[in-house]
Amino acid sequence: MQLHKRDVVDAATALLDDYGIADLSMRRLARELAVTPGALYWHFANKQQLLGAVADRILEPVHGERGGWRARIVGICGQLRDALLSHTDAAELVSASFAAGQSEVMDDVLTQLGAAAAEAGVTAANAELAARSVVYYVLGFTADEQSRMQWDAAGADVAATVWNQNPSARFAFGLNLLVDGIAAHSRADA
Amino acid sequence: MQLHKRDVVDAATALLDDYGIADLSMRRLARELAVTPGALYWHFANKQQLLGAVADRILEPVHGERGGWRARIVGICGQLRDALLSHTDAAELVSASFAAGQSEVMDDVLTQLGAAAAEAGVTAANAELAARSVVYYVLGFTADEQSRMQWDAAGADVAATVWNQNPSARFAFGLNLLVDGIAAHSRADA
DNA sequence: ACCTGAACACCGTTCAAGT
DNA sequence: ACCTGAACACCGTTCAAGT
Repeated sequence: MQLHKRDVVDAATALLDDYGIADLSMRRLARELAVTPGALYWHFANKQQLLGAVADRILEPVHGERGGWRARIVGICGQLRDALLSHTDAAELVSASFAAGQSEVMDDVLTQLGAAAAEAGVTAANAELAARSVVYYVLGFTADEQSRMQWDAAGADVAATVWNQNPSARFAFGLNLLVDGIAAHSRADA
Repeated sequence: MQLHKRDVVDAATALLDDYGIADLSMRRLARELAVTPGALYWHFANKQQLLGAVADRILEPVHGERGGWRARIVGICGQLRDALLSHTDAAELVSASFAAGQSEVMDDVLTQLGAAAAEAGVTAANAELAARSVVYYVLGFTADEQSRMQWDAAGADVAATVWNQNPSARFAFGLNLLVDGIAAHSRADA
């Protein structure tokens, strides 16, 4: 039967979850789908575009949140982190897709964070910057967290003491640094 | 004549500057040095370790700064950004080496940022986190900035308006968000 | 100690040709 | 429209064997 984009992205996500990003190759994916590598290039222009589609699949559960600007920022960042932690190497994959401009969902996230920053009182020109800073933090923190998880899932409990205690609290602390910074740069605080 | 680690790292850096990270392969590097690929594996355990050495070569100009905690954070981050902007794809390369734990200089940077945060009044447990947040920001921002520079050096002046004006000021704004956040989380402000 | 030769097990991408 | 076959131009890594 015919190969659809959705099937390709689903198989790619399964490959990611089971073997990690290093084994997510076009050839391996084609083998899994029982097609020739060239077949994938009928549906996707290149690997980067396919990975972008996988990124957006992973980020499907990320939606906006209601409430004040603080709650909206903290909420969407929490959803983002949760989605990333649900798939092997997802933080790395989404970081790459975001940098390459291949993730529509990340663009949405950026827009929402920017709106929240604007509501906090940051000028329009700086609101996008504030939003980007938050995204850099979430992706950096989560990629770090995830690589450590995989490291000591592989049996190495070296100096894990500091990192293993309350990763969510640690995540919140760094995020609050930015939120407080945004609040400091504004007049109307909610 | 004999191949030394320094020669290998120098050649790798030249390759990076001239052709970018995508063309920095073990085989290409060996060809440039007029040796067999296997020769490189006498000097370096693997590619990751070699890239870590290149990262630390790029970061050589990054040293500490004197002054209050704010000046020390802003200073070292500025040096970091300057070093990264001096070599093609350096932000991407250093990010990867940092994530892989292969850059000693980045560990030093982390230590110095942590000390500055502690001096700002952040608790010892949170100081390292604050330091990491700053590093995530600098690497994220600069990787973004650098990829855009290369994009529109290649002739695409699409919506460059917002990004091209005062990248240094934009960098400072986001960094200040974090610095202000750190100040908000402390008692003694310098 | 340091390097070569040669192999192993892969990659992403293209494109004429088939159905 | 959708896919195969086959090629092109590569990868990182290992390791016996040479000097």
